[in-house]
Amino acid sequence: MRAQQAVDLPADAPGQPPGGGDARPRRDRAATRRRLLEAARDLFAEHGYDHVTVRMIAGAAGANVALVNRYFGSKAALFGEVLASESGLHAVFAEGPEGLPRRLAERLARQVAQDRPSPMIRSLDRSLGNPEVLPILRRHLETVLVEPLTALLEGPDARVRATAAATILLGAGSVRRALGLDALRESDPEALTDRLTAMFEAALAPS
Amino acid sequence: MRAQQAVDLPADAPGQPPGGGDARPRRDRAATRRRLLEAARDLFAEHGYDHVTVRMIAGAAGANVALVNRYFGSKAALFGEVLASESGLHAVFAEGPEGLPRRLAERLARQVAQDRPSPMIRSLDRSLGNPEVLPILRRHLETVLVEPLTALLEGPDARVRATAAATILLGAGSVRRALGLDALRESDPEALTDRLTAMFEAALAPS
DNA sequence: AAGGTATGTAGACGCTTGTTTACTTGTCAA
DNA sequence: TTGACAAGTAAACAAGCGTCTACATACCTT
Repeated sequence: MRAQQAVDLPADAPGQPPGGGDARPRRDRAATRRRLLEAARDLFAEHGYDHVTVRMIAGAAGANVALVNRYFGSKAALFGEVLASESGLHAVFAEGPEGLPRRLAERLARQVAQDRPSPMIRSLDRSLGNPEVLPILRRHLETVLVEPLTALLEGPDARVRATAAATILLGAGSVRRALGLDALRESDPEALTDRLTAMFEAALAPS
Repeated sequence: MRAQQAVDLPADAPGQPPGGGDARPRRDRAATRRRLLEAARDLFAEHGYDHVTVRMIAGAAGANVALVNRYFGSKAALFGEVLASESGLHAVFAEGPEGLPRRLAERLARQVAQDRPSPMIRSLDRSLGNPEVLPILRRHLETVLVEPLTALLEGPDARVRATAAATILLGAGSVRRALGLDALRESDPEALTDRLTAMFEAALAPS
């Protein structure tokens, strides 16, 4: 077993001489791997799969380019691992179907207010075009969004309703990217939450 | 080797003399330009900006790669011209605000049923990631979707409501791409239209 | 202290991209 | 018929990509 480093590194400069009396090993596979994963998570969320290069990831992590492939096999595999590390909407679903539309709306409205959509959504709406990552993305989306939501709804058309709700969630990502969120902030957060709640209710309602 | 040029041009506009066996000019700037534009429109809609190469466009149009830049200046400019050639939702908006949610829903449901979203939507949800085309895309979306819709709605929060509706439209594109539309076809077209109508009504309702 | 090995590095490989250049060839007016 | 000019072509350019290989170095065990 390897001693776990409890230190959460900030983005440190690679060639930096030891600043203080830090005796931490300068070579740490686990830490480097983690830095790469976190850098990839942030960059994919910001720019999408296609427009993030492995050199960008390595640079942000203060690591060598070759380590991306050494530790993750390939850029696509790294993307898959990033997705797998996302918790998704688990917390929202855990509370059951009661009040679900409002909880979804609140979550989305909060993200709008902060201009901080979930990494999953951000990665997604900027990575849709790539046929290489599409299966990874699809599987992830099914697992963390559609299937839990479908299970929560019950009934024959549960999947249709879940997909309709997914349309709003994914659409918000596209809107954020393509139009910006300024328009949505014209109304106050409460009014926006109410509107989104109504939209989710319409999407999730039994037919 | 020469003259392997694929000349599968259908009988097109330039006035063809009826009588003589005289062949139509094998060099036709306007026709070539149009073929390039149409090929680009279809390919961008199918694969998104990033994953369409100028060589794919030229190949599909039966033209030389260099002509893309000769006739349009650049790939990005060609993309802009493709967007500009789209009519968008003009017809839906022309009929006024009455019954607008249902008309939008019907249009969307029809596209779902046929698996043929509008070229604008298809291009859009697959081209979001590229910072080079984002301004072009944003401007187009504002012009053909948000602004007409906002004008139709009137009122202080018109823009918020228009953006909420855009969320559904754009989200449908993402869903189609990421999840496929099979789930949405579990319910019959009428039920789907009803559900979408309710969603658009919720999005467009005054606060 | 020494050496084996895991960790990190530098650089190049092969390929693809958008774009440009130099050239050939068809068309049409004179 | 002829020659100028437009239309189309082939090839190369520079840059960027993901990936891989050979090498250097820090660390841990002995």
